[in-house]
Amino acid sequence: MTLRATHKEILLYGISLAMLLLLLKWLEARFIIFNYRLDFFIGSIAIVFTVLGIWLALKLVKPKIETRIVEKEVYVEKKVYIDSSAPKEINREEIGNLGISKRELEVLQLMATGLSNEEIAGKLFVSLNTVKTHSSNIFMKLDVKRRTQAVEKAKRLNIIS
Amino acid sequence: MTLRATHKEILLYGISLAMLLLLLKWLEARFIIFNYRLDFFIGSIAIVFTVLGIWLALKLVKPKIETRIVEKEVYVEKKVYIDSSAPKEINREEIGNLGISKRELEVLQLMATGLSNEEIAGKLFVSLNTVKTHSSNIFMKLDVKRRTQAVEKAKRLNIIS
DNA sequence: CCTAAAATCACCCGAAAGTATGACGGAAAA
DNA sequence: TTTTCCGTCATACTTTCGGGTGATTTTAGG
Repeated sequence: MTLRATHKEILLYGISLAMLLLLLKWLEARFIIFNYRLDFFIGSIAIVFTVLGIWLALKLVKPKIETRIVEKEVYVEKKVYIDSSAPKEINREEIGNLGISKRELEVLQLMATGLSNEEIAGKLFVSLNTVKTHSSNIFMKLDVKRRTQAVEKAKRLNIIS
Repeated sequence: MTLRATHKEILLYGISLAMLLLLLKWLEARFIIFNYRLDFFIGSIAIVFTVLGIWLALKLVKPKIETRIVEKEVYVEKKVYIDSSAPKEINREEIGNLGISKRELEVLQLMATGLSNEEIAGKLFVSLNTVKTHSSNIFMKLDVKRRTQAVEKAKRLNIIS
């Protein structure tokens, strides 16, 4: 809650105050109220200044804003250019259908980079025989006979990048 | 802007007012201030009640809830398919740079489809040994060791489709 | 806890791939 | 005309790949 001391408001308050004091002086000079209605007079002063204070506060206090942000969704067309020769998303469904496991997919991926079984074995920290087993299973599941075919088909089916 | 008349606040204000009036009575009974400092006394009352008014206002003003509608951009992907059935052009310059001959390119192309050397030989009506020679030359020129690498690199360099 | 799938490894054997080298004819360039 | 490159083929050899079979260990799920 911040107070914003607007020049206009402060000036207005000062003038009101001054005028009230002036009125007071005049009344004092007249000796009208002081004699028998001092309580009432003081009370009036209190009420007037209370109201003045309230007014001042409401004027000066920056509205306490509880911003409730309602997100309104504005649909903006975003054109996505798809180049089928460019990377498509990997077809996880197809992988599932073919029953290719994580490890087999790794082997297949490395195979696609042109690595030999031995190099793949080195990269995956397993024996050459293990890689052979994996690749054999891959060939079975992809229904191909050679690694080159496997890679070609895998890329065609988007199961590797 | 609504005023929320909390019981507690109103009670507090009433009590303050009552106590002030009581103080006033007491002072009146004492005849201390009224004789020579009436202006000052009235001024104090004014200030006190102004402050009281301000406090009251701040307490009572219900925070203004401002519902701000923020437009949130939601991008709706509009897929624009690029005709890539005629994909990237084959990089003939690169083929020239690498010194790959027509025949070698044919072999490379067939190799990329996953054919074995024997199958390639059958397709091109040449002997297996010829295909081997070609592929060996291809590997040299592409600076690779295996057919899978050759295919990978060839596709990367756009020298085959 | 138990079971099924996944991952690991091993051995054998044949097939395919790749290396090295050489040869020969034809076409194009120097 | 000679040289060079291309395409063809061959032999011999090594390496890698892939199939078949079997086994053990991990991992994850019911």
